[in-house]
Amino acid sequence: MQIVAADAGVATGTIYRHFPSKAELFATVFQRVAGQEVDAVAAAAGGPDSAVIRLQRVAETFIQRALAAPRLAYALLAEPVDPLVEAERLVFRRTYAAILADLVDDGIRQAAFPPQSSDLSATALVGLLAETLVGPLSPQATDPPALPVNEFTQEIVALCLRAVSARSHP
Amino acid sequence: MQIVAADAGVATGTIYRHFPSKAELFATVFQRVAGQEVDAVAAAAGGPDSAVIRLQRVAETFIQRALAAPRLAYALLAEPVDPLVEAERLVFRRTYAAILADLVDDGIRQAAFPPQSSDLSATALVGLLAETLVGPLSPQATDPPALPVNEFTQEIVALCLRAVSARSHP
DNA sequence: AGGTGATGTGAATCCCGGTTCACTTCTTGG
DNA sequence: CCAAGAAGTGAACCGGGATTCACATCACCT
Repeated sequence: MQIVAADAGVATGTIYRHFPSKAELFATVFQRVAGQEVDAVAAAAGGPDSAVIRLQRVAETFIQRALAAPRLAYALLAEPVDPLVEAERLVFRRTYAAILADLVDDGIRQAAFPPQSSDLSATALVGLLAETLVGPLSPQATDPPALPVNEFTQEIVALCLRAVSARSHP
Repeated sequence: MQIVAADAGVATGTIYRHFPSKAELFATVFQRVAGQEVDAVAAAAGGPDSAVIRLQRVAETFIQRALAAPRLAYALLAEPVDPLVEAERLVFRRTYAAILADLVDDGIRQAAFPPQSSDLSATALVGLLAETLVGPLSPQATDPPALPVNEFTQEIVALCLRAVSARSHP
């Protein structure tokens, strides 16, 4: 809190005129920032295109934004935070999942995707995206990325699409 | 630490004869328990069967074990922990990913799966499994599961298989 | 101008639980 | 049987950082 106050150019106590506790301050900040991300992804999910195209666009948006602001993305996705913020993070992930669930439902309706539990699939996509990104985003990221950014992105997009699409008879 | 000591039937100080700090004690416990889980999954990943069958078995094992011991699974996968334990958790997930990467590689070799970055796919599978399970595992899990356990399991298995398999021409 | 409430200040407080340590008790090898 | 070290004890300590609060300042009204 000392540091936050100094950065803001105010005294420590001043923060407590606006936020009841550290946890709530942090949760509010998280909420705002996460909101912007959600907006960006929601925008990518819209439009008149097929569900496949839109899902592709959502994944690309998610990945590109994460890679463009790795520190922020890491904070939103994986950094250890106190419980109140963790709760906010859960909401954040559920919101993504809700957007994707609608998308998957559209795809099922259009017969682009086979019947499936859209909620579960959407949750799976969120996990898939988050987990594949946590590695590269991790601040002390030791190893240089194994794949160039473009291939990396396309590979993840392919995973997303396949996960919700019909499997060719092996 | 007080509580741990009491539970163990020893004095607080005694713990410090065996572990240098709370964090290291917890990390060690995490390691042991996670090791058992990894062993179970590794066993499921082995055998002479096709990659598809083995992947199916791995996913089922993971899901069933998690649902059978939800509190434990939640602790291993998602519960907020201090950084040292979080590091252990990372290792744990990477170990799963390594097992799955081998499996995916086998599948590619057998032409059961299309060419893909096995590491990335394996990481994606870990994320997919973890995220879909966190909901139902969450200790304050409000809502009763939308799906009966069996369908739930099969749906997730299907997601896993599709994610790494060839997509039928839409 | 003078009063009133809102807002700002930052040093001091307070709390909490991980850690310590002087002392006791057990174990073991000679 | 007796050192001498290992292991156990638990009340007290301690550090760090979130939070408080008595006071100063500001903004806005009549």
